[in-house]
Amino acid sequence: MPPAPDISDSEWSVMEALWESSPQTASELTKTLRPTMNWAENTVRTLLMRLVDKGALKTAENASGTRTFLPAVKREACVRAEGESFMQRIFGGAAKPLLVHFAQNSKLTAEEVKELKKLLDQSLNS
Amino acid sequence: MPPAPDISDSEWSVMEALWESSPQTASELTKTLRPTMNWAENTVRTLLMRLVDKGALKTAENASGTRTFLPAVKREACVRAEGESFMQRIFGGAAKPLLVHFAQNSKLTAEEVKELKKLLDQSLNS
DNA sequence: AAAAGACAACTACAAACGTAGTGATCCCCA
DNA sequence: TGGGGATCACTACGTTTGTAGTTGTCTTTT
Repeated sequence: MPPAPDISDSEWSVMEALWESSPQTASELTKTLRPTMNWAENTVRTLLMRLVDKGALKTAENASGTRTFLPAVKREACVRAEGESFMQRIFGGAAKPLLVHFAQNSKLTAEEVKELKKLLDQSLNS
Repeated sequence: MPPAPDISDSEWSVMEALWESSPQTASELTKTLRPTMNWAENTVRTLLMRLVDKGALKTAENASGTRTFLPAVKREACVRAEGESFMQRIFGGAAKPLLVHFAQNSKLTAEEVKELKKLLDQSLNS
């Protein structure tokens, strides 16, 4: 897996669809995305091209000889990269203030709080 | 305070400098930022203009009749907006997965973990 | 076989961004 | 009092992003 490339907003939606289910052809993707983003098929194709250029997607031929797209980078890696850069930008790279911010600005259920506390503990013994 | 406008990467550095200490003139800012970003003064001025246009900054005259810049929006509001949009983009708007991600991907000290757990508890009783 | 779609490759084009350069003023100092 | 620096207002220009349109070919369906 090459290093996670920069993925723009619109591009991210396409990636999500492919991480969710791949490979898909351009038109399948257009249909997949239609409910959320109301994009023309060419828009989807442009985004696909750009993502291939960036090395975020690979292509393959399917049985009927048409092109199909699939991720070339793992979602987790991209999430990490985006998260890293966000944390850098807004919180000067420090995790604690970030966690403080989101802990304070989110309404979590008691259940979720319990889980998170467990995770925090685990993050120490590892 | 108007709603937090969209602030780009480079612009954010300028905002940080002004949230840190304001008002400042363009040349003061250029000096303030020189160590980190090695920008020409005109670059800083352009960013300032754009931020004023966006309503993120206001201007005032100082004693010597030159212009001085200061935030028109609170840092906390901008952080919230950026955080909101990041969470939306990457975690579909859900706080828990975000917190899980950062909790797992950051090495925190025992001290920090303790603080965070306390915060989490407090976030329930409020 | 002609029309209708799918697919692909190019091209388009405006707004936002990053990063300045130019030219006009004005004020201070030697 | 003339030149140099500080300020300003404009302009510039390549890249990235969002969002398509155009054209040409291939295939599938009446």
